[in-house]
Amino acid sequence: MTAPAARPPSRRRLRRGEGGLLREEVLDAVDRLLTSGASEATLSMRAVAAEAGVSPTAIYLHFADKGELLLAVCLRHFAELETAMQEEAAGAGDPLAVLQAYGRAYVHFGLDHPEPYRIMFSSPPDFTPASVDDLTELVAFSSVLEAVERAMADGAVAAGEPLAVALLLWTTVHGIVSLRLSEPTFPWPPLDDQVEHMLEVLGRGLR
Amino acid sequence: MTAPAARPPSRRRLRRGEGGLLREEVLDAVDRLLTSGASEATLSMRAVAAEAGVSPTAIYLHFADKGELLLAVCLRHFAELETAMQEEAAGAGDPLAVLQAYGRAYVHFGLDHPEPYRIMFSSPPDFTPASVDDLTELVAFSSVLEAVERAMADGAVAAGEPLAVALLLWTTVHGIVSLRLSEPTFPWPPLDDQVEHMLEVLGRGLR
DNA sequence: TGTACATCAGTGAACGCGCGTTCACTGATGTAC
DNA sequence: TGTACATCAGTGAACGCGCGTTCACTGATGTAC
Repeated sequence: MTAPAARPPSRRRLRRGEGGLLREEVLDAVDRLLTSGASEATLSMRAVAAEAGVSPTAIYLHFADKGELLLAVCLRHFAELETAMQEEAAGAGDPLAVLQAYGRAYVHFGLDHPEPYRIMFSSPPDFTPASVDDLTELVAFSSVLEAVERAMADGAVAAGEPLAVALLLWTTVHGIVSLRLSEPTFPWPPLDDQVEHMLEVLGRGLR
Repeated sequence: MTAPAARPPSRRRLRRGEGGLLREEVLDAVDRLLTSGASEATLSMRAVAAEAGVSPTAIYLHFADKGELLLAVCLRHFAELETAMQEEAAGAGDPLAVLQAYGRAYVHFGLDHPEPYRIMFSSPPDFTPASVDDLTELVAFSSVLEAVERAMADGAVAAGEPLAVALLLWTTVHGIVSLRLSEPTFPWPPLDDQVEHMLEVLGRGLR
């Protein structure tokens, strides 16, 4: 539905040595399509090429196939999620406040970028399994893990298995985002109420 | 990948007046395909027809289009989820135990039926918005809501907004299922440990 | 009891489409001499 | 300073495929008379 009409390649070609820049332009084009309503299912190589002002063939100069392109899209957004979490936590004082900031940032990131979020957490794609999980995702996750450890040292969270607590936090915020994305017609309460209630209950349960 | 080789329609035709039975046979065929590894993306009308031993055209005798077929698949599995939850809660004594049983049943249902679960909670399909949400899904959800109200009357859960608590429970179990389905390579702890830890923390936080 | 006929439960071929990907190519541009 | 040339950054047409859906049809079967 959202696939733009085939558009004649309109972009000026890059100068010699600058070809690598197209890679970023292609990823930008994907972002634009996802922002304007395309989903993983309707995101075709042809649509991406048209949005980038380039022939479909040109994408293959930088990505071996569609799976590699989607992997790059994932990596990019995982990095953005990590950045958003760190920014939100920047002013936080104690480790518990850091964890709460992470949670708020995560939920807002997911709901502000629904299609990227869906791609990040869609069914296991053809990615080489080691790539997304082990490299990037764990960067964000290990921030959470460290903050949990500090909160335990602090006494704000009862001593125990930090991994279990970090997982509980991750699954909870993911649950909020994922359900809201997949059931948009459900009569959801205001987002911030829901998030604060969750933080309150988890905070009490973990103390 | 899993699409079976085109198979000559092999099934005997139903007798006059029994045509409606094909509808259930088609839904059974979908289940078989989903169980044997097909995903929403690879679930084609042709594959379903072949699995049912029927020509693709025959499906249109009972479903207006693919969206209607997928909606029927959803409704069927929402009903099964509800049944599984009630069965698990059958022996439970107090309302808190009922809620815990619901949670365990939900998580196991999702992980035992990954592809149906993905379809049930995939991006909003072309369903008429009112159908899934308002009719069926809310049946399971309102069971949870009622149990929360009883648990509050009981004192097992602190008085408050039952809807908020029910949503917290739903998002949490959904988070566990959804993340495990989308990140199968993550080093997850044993499922039951994770679920019991979650029940414990939520139980304490809600008391 | 026999028969004409409407209906039901399908079939088979074809439609147009968009997709990922490949292949042979082109023309501008920087560089070596 | 001029020029031949390798390389780089692409293009355009075509491939084969599977898809959802439609159309005209067929043959068995129950029913009315």
